[in-house]
Amino acid sequence: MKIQERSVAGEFKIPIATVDVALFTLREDILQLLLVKRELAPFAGAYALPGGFIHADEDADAGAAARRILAGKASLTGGYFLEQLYTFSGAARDPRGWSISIVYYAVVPEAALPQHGPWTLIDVRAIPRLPFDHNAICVAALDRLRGKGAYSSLPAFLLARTFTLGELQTVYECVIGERLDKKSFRRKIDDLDVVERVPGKLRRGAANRPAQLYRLSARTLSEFDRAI
Amino acid sequence: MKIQERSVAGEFKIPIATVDVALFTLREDILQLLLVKRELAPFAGAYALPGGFIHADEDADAGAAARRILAGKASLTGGYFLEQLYTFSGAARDPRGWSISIVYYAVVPEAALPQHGPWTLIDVRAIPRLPFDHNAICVAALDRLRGKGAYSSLPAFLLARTFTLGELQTVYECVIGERLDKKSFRRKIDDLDVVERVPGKLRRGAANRPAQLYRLSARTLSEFDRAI
DNA sequence: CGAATAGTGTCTGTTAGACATTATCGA
DNA sequence: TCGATAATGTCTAACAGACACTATTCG
Repeated sequence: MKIQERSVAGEFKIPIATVDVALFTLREDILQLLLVKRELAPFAGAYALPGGFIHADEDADAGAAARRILAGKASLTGGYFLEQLYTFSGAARDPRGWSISIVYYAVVPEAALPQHGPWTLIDVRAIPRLPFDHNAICVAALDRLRGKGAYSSLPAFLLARTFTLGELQTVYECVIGERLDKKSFRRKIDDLDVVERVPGKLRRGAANRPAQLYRLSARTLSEFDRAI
Repeated sequence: MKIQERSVAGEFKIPIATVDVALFTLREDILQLLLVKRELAPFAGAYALPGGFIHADEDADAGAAARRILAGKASLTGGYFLEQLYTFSGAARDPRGWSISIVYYAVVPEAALPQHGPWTLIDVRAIPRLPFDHNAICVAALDRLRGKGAYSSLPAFLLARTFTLGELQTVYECVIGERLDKKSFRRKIDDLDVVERVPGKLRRGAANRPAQLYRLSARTLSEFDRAI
């Protein structure tokens, strides 16, 4: 693939501009990262973070490009949590030349992903060697996920639309990687005001007391870029 | 200024890639933002955040471009705190077309800036209307500064190399905008382990008990991109 | 009933805020 | 001595962790 060059006022070479996404989900209580098989050079055939060029004629901004890329490469539609992580740049990170990657991270319930496709989910504790600087990106994304998991509503976006407080505690534990005390957890969730009871709805069927169902509060949903 | 266009594999238009910097300092206990007078179109003659194109042939990455821009537009040399804030992008933010601005924010002591030049310092509580989306950038930068001020060592970078705990408390108060209790503040600073005594050094001269001088700990300095 | 999870009560050590007290200088 | 700021002591109310206890279901 030959790269033609553009100049502004004939002076400067302009970098390549791409968007990459680190998408996290939860499968069997293990945090997973989405990788897709690259179709084009460089690194064709290798698994990497989903990414692509910004399309100036169709993307409103970089976040829209990220959603377009996830729709195309992981068939992800509907609303979901997506937030900008960091912008990686430099001459060394892409063999095609000086490049910019505006990196987003997404947090979705497993049910939001179709069953099959040219992608794979891998355990975040065993991320293989990836092309470009994608390993550094994954480290940064996991740091952010774990950091925000400790004090925000982020882990709740791994769950379906309604959930019990027990399930909510489990996803928090999976994200931050340690066990939590039940009473303390419920106190904190109550203080943060991120969830609300679904009146009259209970999770029944298990051999135990039925559990109250909750959903994210309107305030939490509006805080993030996620449709209901 | 005419913009020529580049394509990758002849397919896509590539956005303009720039770097902008929100530089904060403290003058007379008031937080200040640096603005520079634009020399070129668009908005020539207006005050705006210092910024410029990435020079793929001389900048190692976007952070290096930010430092080059600050050296050129504000004569800022030596080490100082600089961190990436956010990347703003889209078709609407720059009249020249679809653009990316990788935005950094800097925190420097007033003494690091030369006395005069084609720039100005303005009170962050009275930021005028700025070109591009620079007002939105300023809001985001102030949010970050105040947010990190509450729990990190960031405000300490507004001070000279050595300082008293009283001076340190004052800059924290200026950044987060509220008075702090002396004992609680010292307890927190002690816990965070961000400063260390300069042995034997005291600030004398005032009509009161001399104050122990402190400096940022080696750990704090290495945490950030600041030379000594 | 027993197993399992939901949900709440309560104790206790830690901590943050408020404020008082002592220390040490210059004038 | 007074005025100012440094530096530290102490009391208390709020809070977080630990853990026990009750509630409710299925089989």
